[in-house]
Amino acid sequence: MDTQDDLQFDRGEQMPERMRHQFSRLVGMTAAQAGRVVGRALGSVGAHRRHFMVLSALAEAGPASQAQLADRTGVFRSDLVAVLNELAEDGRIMRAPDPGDKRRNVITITEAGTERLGELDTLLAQANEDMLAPLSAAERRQLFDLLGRVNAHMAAASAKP
Amino acid sequence: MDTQDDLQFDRGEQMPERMRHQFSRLVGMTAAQAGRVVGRALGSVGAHRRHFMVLSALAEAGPASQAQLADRTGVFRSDLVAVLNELAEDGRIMRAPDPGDKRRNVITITEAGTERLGELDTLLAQANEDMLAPLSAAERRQLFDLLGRVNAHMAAASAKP
DNA sequence: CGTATGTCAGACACACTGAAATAA
DNA sequence: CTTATTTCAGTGGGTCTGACATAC
Repeated sequence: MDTQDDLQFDRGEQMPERMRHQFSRLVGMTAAQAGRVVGRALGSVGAHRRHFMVLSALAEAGPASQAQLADRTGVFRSDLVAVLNELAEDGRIMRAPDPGDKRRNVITITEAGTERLGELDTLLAQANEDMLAPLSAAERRQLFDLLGRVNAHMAAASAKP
Repeated sequence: MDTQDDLQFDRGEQMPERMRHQFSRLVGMTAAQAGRVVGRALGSVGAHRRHFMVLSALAEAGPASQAQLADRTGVFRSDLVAVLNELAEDGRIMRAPDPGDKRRNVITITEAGTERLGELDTLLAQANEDMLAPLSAAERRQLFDLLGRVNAHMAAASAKP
């Protein structure tokens, strides 16, 4: 029953020294685990990351076309279609043709959608609390700051090679 | 020219407020970009993350069976096969039947393999330097420490639910 | 005309599962 | 008979590309 025991977990002592110094490995493992945590949290109510992204983008920046939504959330135009279908099916958003530009749809969040967003919000707040439990408030700020700076630096670097 | 511009990059201002507070999102974006950086670096010499993992595991812990290698690297047994095929084809490892247990193969790193590992090592050192450029040495240690603690905490949490 | 939008169909790399064959 | 090892074949979720019809 050796069970190839769940990859992407810290295999502690037996992991090669060199790998432990690789930033991409550390941040990759952390991201993988964090992703599972929030995936489970959202999955427990039948939701998905992308639902949260779209709903929060709509709630914060108001109605938008699908192309705008794609830009704001980082979800591909092509993949947005399915997400909006699901959200519309459950009445969380409205998809109506734009009278001013007949190519576009105007996506609007509904009351059910705002309610759902609140639900996901508390769910994710709990998940964040769970994941960051071992860190103090100051350390969490530190972590966000450091990650944010590295992230911004890489984004800038890959924007102009 | 809208160009659906490369996902998983910081879209700075237009990203919903709520998302910016999600740890999984931040660490996920960072991991994605870091992954691309090292992917490109290794790809530039026709290598792959897994090659580095296997070679470093062999160099540091000595010859091993494929099952042992899988445990040490986190690469699945099933996927290891292809990786070892590639490495063997280029003469970086030797795959020989274990005389003491005829189910097993004994994987050994060759001189060409050690040489290759050195090459990848410097490549990755450069990549790490590039990615972490905006951080001081103390900040890099901080970041590794914080990520390591969060990581260990999540690994422990998902080990005993 | 060239360009933007919504949509669909699929490629692709990746973690991961299942099962077969062999040997312990 | 049960378990471990190597191997292959395939699933599934996720990112991403390409193309198409329609409208600007």
